[in-house]
Amino acid sequence: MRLLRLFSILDRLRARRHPISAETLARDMGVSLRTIYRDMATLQEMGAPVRGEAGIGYQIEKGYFLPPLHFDPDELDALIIGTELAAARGDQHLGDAAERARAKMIAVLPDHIRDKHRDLPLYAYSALGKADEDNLTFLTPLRTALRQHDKLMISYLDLKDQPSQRTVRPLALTVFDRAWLLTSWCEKANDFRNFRVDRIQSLTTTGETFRPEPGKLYNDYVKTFNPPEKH
Amino acid sequence: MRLLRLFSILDRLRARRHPISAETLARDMGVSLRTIYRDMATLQEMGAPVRGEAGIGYQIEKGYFLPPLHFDPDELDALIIGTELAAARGDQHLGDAAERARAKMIAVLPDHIRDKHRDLPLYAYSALGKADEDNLTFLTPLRTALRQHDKLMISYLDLKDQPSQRTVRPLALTVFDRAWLLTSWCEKANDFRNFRVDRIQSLTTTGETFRPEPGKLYNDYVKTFNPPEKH
DNA sequence: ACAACCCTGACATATACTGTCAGGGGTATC
DNA sequence: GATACCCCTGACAGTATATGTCAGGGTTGT
Repeated sequence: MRLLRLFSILDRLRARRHPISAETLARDMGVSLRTIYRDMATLQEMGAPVRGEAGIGYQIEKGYFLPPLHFDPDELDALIIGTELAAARGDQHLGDAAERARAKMIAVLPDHIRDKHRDLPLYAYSALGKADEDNLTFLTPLRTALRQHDKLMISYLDLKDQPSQRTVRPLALTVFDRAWLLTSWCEKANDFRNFRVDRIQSLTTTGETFRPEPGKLYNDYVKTFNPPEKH
Repeated sequence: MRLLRLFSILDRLRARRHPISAETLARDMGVSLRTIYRDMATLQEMGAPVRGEAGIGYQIEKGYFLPPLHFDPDELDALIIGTELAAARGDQHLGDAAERARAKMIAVLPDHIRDKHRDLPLYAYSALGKADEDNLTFLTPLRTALRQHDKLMISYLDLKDQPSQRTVRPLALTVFDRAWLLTSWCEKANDFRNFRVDRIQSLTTTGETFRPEPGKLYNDYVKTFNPPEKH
């Protein structure tokens, strides 16, 4: 739907403070360059304050068309640190998304608050599980599968370097201090199993989706602990 | 152009207090009844709070302001993980703020997106620097001081257990894998200094605030690295 | 029961959108 | 003043989308 793409473009432009090239937008939206130019023309016809400059890219006047949303200083700190941490502990994909999300939230702040808190000096860095970017190769596919309730086939190398093949229902992803963990219902074991994301060797969707079944939910997994944890 | 008609419909609904029938809209817009129904469905998909009631007509919640803040699935993942991480790595105060912030953002989502993503199974846990809650005692006062540019007096125990007293200008807080670090301009050393938050023994505000000075900014600190880092 | 609505599906037609190809021209940097 | 990046436009064919028409079903309020 074109309409959604137009809004999406506006979101992108709002999110970044720096100009974006039409080519980047085209790639991200999965359409041709020509289409982006047409979209921009349409947005301008609609009165959106977007401008394109040769050699630079597209930009939008900030504050356009957004409902104000108020965050107090503590909440802002939490959001900044949170998105920093997500970027530090996630893969490139999640990091980019975190940046966009943060920019969006900053953009909806009332002007006086935004100006005061635009560049909060709060940062996060992580070396754990980040040294080798490749060990998070499957993070994005796993997030997707989690959303869609896709059954997955994975080949896994456990901590004793024993390989195995399993069909699993992904139930949750948790980031611990040293690794991302996939909690799942393993059809081979007919029980809950955790897998370190960085030790998954390959991953394919079976094409099947599953429906959450009582007894095989993340909540059921959590209940197996005593005392029960926070989630 | 359909897009303009959709906006036009929203304008009509906003303008009137009383409900408008689809037939009226169809006549005014010069399209068929069926098209209006399809348009309304599209508007609702986009998250516009328009509702149609049999025997009445269409109405819109007043004060509505299109489009609402929209997060794509990746951005939502990043926000959830981010707030989880902030809660996992911060103190109680920051964790609570993270939770509130997340709730606020979820609240502004269009219904159909919110329902789908209300309980994303993405979690974060940390044992690092959390075992002893007390070692983050000064995180919240430091965040406050950072915002307000307060000069601080701290007594510090360095990694060799050497105690010292310093007057510092807090410049940034960074969460690393094993600790929170306060980057500051130390007036004693007349240079930049980093302090582990968990090794600060006491902290008092001097009552003075400072104005950011060229050469004593976080950006200047970052420049002392080669190559310069991300921030 | 009735009138006045909202809402949905099916299907053929018209319209708008899209990618591709082929240009023109501006801006920043060295 | 070359070069690398950009924005921008026209034309055209193929495809996706939107639309009107027809034919229903269902809810609300009187």
